[in-house]
Order: sequence, then structure tokens, then C-alpha cells
Amino acid sequence: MIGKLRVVNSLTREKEVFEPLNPPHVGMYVCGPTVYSDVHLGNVRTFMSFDVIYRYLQFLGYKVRYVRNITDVGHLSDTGEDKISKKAKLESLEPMEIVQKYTNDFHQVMHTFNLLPPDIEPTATGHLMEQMEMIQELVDNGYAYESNGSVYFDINQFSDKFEYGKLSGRKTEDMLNQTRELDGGSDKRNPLDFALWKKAAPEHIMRWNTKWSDGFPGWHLECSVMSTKYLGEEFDIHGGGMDLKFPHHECEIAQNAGSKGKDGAKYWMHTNMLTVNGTKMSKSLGNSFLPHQLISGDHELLERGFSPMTIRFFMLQSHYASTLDFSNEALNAAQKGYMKLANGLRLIKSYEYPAGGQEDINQKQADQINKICDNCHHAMNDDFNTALAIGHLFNLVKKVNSIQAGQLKLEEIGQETFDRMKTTFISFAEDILGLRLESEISSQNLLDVILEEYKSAKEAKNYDKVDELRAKLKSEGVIVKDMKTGIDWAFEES
RNA sequence: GGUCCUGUGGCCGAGUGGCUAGGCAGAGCUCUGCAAAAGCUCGUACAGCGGUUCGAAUCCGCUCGGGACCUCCA
Repeated sequence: MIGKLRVVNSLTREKEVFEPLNPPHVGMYVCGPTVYSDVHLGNVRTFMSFDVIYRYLQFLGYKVRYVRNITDVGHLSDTGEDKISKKAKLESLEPMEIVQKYTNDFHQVMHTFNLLPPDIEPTATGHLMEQMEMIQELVDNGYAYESNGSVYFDINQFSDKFEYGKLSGRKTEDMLNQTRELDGGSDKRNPLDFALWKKAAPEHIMRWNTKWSDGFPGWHLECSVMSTKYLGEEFDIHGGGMDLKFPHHECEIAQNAGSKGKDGAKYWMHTNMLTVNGTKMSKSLGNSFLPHQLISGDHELLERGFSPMTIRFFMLQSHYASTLDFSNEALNAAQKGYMKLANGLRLIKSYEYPAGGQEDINQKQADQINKICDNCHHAMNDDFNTALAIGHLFNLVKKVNSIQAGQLKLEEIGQETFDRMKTTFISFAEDILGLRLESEISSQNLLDVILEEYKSAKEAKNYDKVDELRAKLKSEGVIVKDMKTGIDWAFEES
């Protein structure tokens, strides 16, 4: 391994050396989607970021258990209605039909963008027993109370022994001062208290009978319960979007500490938002487009559609903790950049070191290549800096292209460096960044035949034929590379 | 109002106090039947004003601009 992995921990606000609690095992929990409508791009970026983190940890040799939940109950909309119930009523379906439908869609989108599935994908409704147990634990420990059939987390009691607000950097007294007047009739003792169990209103569809009431679990509870169940009371990484930091993750920490005496995760990681024209892309602001709209280009903000790998490349060209702004220009640039990288990937995969080749090492070249390979590792070790890693990969693309053009000979870099360059390029592009070739070149052999024809036409100086073949291939997205050293092809970049 | 992030060349976007980020666009050169592709070279950027330092895009302060969270969102 080259150097140590360092990650920015939201809890400490510092970049720390990553040291798993029980190496080589790593437990990672990421807050998944609430399946009440289509996933939007922000979700995709977050899950893609953790996909790369998952992949890189595995690349480093860790045995990772990646848990990402499906929220299928308890997440309330601003009207206080359960999001899934609301949608079910709207579409006249069973709540579980809504859940199934959007879970399927979600999986489809994840697959489209080449995200690896998590190792465990638990649902909230599948863990109601465990949620009730945790509520009881909190009540027993004095950090929760029942009020009119609902159970609330008691921030005041909790604050005697623990610190509520440490993740998001808030102080309870400040929060209290800012709290808006609650509309009367609240069952809470303190406005900051949050629901663990809610008594269901008569029209509420999703409900379970418990000793407290006929009701449903609070949103924050499931993550505490499921992360604890599958990863233990203490585990390594907990991730999610920045907007979940408060209150969701703050509440999770409180629930974990209140029930088990431990905070849960050692490293908290938060991905930043997607913006459109500088403003957060958000469901409620209505300035978001859906993944399939970005792919098809069917949205008023989009000039054209972009392939899934272009979008993946585009997203990974920024660091996960930075905001990423969407624009047609940026996407167009990413499209060309991605194709350039894809061409490099295809090329290096086709290279084999000549058997029995006489090495004639150009030390400067070999050193440069080794340095670039080192840099790829350093970039990912530095808090999963995919943007920087991609930059280094492009330096490798230059070398790969030089080899194709005959400007750089494999014998000059030697077998050892060549092997390293090849494995580094392929593993970073495909295994870690999760990029893959997506252009369908139906038949390599057929292409070779046409290029053969091109070659003979060229030799016969039959330029009309040459131009015709070139144009035909271009219309199929293939560019002829007519080089001094021979004829080859590449994916068209735009 | 409170908490916090941020301002990099035409655009996007990394950036550890001194060592070429990178991509897109643009200019020139090489190669070429013409091209394309590729390679090489180039613009010498860090909101403004102060300060710390031998040296700051990078640290500190102030000013101005942008944004996020505090209420559902990844």
C-alpha cells in the first residue's frame, strides 16, 4: 500500500488517518433513499460517492460490509403525513406497492450508473421489532417518555450526560431560542424533542399496534437500529448527504448514545449538494431533473442528453465534499473528457509487452510513469480525491497515446513499469472509479476488415474511397486514426 | 438572527506555504493527399485590502460577493 488513507471526519472536522476498529473489517452505513418517488440526482451523487469509497476500501484490501437502508415508513412530509402513505393515496395503491415500485426504480438507476449494490439493504418496516426494543431501552434509560400515545426523545435528560448537537455544531440553548412557536397541542415536553414513535391519526394507513399506541416509528430511529444490528454498537463509517447532518444524524447519535452509551460511527462523512446555476438542486425548489431526464436530455434546462458514464465521470471530476454545479457546458466538456479517457482505457487494455523484447530503458519516461501511478494512489488516499485521481489518469492517457503513435516504445519503459502502468490504469478507471466502456462496437473483427480496406485504399491512393470509409465510420461513432506507425481507431469524443 | 462553507485563468475543476493538477475551449508546431486523432509548446489564474513569513492561491484579520443548514430533501 502506498501511504495511508486519510478521511475528513465531520464529527471532528478534521482530516484523520483512517484506522478501522477491527481490521481488516470495515463497517460502513449510508442513509439510503425514502422510496416514495423517483430518486433524484442528488441521491445519485451521494450514493456514487460512497460507491467509490466502498470500491476503494475494497481495493485497499479491507473486507467491507456496506449497509444502505431503504426507508419505507416514518419519513414525514411537511404536512405531517407519511410520505409513502401520501403517495399511496394519491396513486390509489397499497403503500407497499409504492415502496416496491420506487425501490425497483432506484435499483435500476443505481445499476445504470454502475454502482455496486450494498452488502445489506435493510428496510425500516422489516425492523419494527428492533425499533420497539430500542425505544424501550431509551425509555428505560430515562431518555424517552411517552406522551399521549407517542414516544419522544428527551433532549433535556440526554443533555445532562451527553452533548446533543456536537455533529452539526449546535448548542441546545441556541436552538431553543430559534425554535419557532409550535402550533399548540404538541405532546412534546421540549420543542427539540423528536419522535421515536408516533400515534397514528385515524386516516393514517401505515400503522402497527404497540403498547404505546397504534402508530408508526419515527424516521431517525431506523438508522440507529439497523446500523447497530448489522455493524455493531460501534462501527467505522457513517455517511450521507450534508442535509442529513441535522437533524437526522444528530438524532441518530443521540439515540445510539442514549440506548447503548456509544455514538455509533467513528468516522462521519457527508457529501455536498448538487447545484443548478449556483442554487441547490432540490425537490422542493423544483429545479431538479431526474436521472433519466439527464440521460435523455428531456428537460428544459438541458440542451441534450448524456450517457450514464459521462455523468458518472462528470460527478467524479469534483470532490464529494464540494458542491457541484450543473451546466450544459460542463457536461459537454465532461463528455469529451470521458471519451478521451475511455479511448485510453481501451488502448492500454489492448497492449501487451512484446515477448523477449530487448529493454532499452529511458529512465526519465519510466520515472514519470511510476510517479503518475504513485500519484493516483496518493489522490485517493487523500480523502478519496477522485478529481485529482482523474487528473493523474489523464497524464497516463498521454503516455498511452504516445505509445500508440510510436513516440514512446514499450521497450523504453520496460516490462515492470509497463505492467504497473497497465494495472494501475485499469484498476483505477474500472475498479475504483467504476467507469466502463459503454460504446457498443458490435464487432471488432468487422471493424478490422473495414480498416484493412481503408489501408489498401490508402496504399492505392484511392482517396475518394478513403474519405468515404472515414465518413462512414464516423457516422458510427468511430474515428480513424491514421498514423505514421499504422492505422487504428478510437471512439469519437463528442 | 444563529451555525458553517465558499470565491482559482474564457468555462469546469483539484490544490499539502516554496516543486507543471487535469479536462473543455483557443493559438502555434509536428505528422498528413486533405483531414482527423495524437504528441509538443503557449496564455503564466488564484475576489479586494491589510498582516504573518525569506517565501502565500494556501495561515490570520477586515471588506465585498456566492451558497448551505437551522423545516421535508442525498
